[in-house]
Amino acid sequence: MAGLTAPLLGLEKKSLREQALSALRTAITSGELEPGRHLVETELSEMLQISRGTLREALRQLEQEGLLSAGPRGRLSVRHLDEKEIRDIYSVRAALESLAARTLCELPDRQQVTDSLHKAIDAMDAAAGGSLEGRIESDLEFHRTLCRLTGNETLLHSWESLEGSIRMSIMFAGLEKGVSNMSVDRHKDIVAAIDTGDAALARKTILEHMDTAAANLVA
Amino acid sequence: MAGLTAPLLGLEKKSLREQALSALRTAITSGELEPGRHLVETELSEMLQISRGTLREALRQLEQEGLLSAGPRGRLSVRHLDEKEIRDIYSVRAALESLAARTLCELPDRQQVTDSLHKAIDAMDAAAGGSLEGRIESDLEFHRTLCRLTGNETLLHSWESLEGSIRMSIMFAGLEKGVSNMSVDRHKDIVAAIDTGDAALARKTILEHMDTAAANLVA
DNA sequence: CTACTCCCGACTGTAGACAGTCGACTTATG
DNA sequence: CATAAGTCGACTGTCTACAGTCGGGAGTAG
Repeated sequence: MAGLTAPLLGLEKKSLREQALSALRTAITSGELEPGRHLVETELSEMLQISRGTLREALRQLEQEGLLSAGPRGRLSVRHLDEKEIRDIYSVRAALESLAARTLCELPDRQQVTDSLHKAIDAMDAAAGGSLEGRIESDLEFHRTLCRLTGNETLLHSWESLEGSIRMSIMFAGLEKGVSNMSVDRHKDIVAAIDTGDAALARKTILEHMDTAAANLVA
Repeated sequence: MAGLTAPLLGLEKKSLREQALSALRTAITSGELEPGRHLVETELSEMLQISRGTLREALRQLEQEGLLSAGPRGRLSVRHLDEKEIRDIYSVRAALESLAARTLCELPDRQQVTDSLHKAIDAMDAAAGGSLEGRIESDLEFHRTLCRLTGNETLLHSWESLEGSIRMSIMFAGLEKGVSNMSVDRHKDIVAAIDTGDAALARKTILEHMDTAAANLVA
């Protein structure tokens, strides 16, 4: 039954909380729930067909991810980003990813690392002709992989906490501006820098990449 | 009534969720809830005298802060840190705070910044002879101030998300080891570096500070 | 004595209901 | 007519109750 085990390994049993979390995150970062919009718990729980208690747990997490901002009396609304905040988000992102790049440079065996990164770039290549959403996804996947490969769970977690804000930044700036940051070549430069093992170079490459990206978004 | 307004500005109206959050965070970072300990919702809600729903919202946030880890079927337990994780946490912390230092160096008017930092150092001085807890608090307050002064809310938020893990690291290593990192002089060096406006120097000073701190903790 | 099965207790996932509070609209009053 | 008081509706904060699921111990067959 070797061939049968694969589809039998765990049925999709995500809790309603997690499902609600994904659904809301997508709705916000896609702009379906526009920035500034007031979120009413009773309304949302009815739309999602879940109880308020379950919903509130999900909202709490989105709040901490920076996708929602709390007003008086616990009123939640979709966060609105201005240009300074986008630059700030990208500063932090740059700091995290430059740490990732530096860390990867110091790894003894970088072969697997660059292999994985090249695969991620291939995925970007494949998505290059496709939808804007697909290109964004493959781009973010590349950068998430960068963090994951370090083996530093805290780093990965911090980056993922920022991911929602990054997506909002792209949406806020407009998807067209966002994808202009996703040139495959620029990402190859990053991998090449890591491949040399030169931590300072890798850091510099990432910082420049992020600087350009932020500049493009707020332009 | 000028003298009377101060105590009348807003009655302490923290929600039960926030109170529970503080109480649990303190209990965990103080070691009252030892690492690995299983947290049972019904038990905790009875101890804190709040409903499970309210408690769950607080637990969810602690989970995201990295103070709790989730087992199978949503069982939560107090996270246990090994030495690698402590180093990882301090790597991320170093990346964030070096960004803070760099940012502060680029500020046009650094006078207020260094003033605030000197005040924070004075507080450390005052606490130097006191309890271990007091010294830790004033140390963390210094570093939090460093992030706050940048005006980068995302940076501050990311740092605060890490704060719980930092406190756990100190507790895990033992408070005595922790306070050995809190020499007032070493912090004066940081402020001095920022004062020069030399971003590279400030960054280097912070990175070394964190490197030493992490090394002390896992020693 | 071993292994397998069944049942019970414990705990989390989820739902629904009640209570308190604030804003907006209405009404009374000078 | 303008201002202040009163009233209504909406929404969040909180609690209690119910359902589902897993782990472990008792019981039984081989």
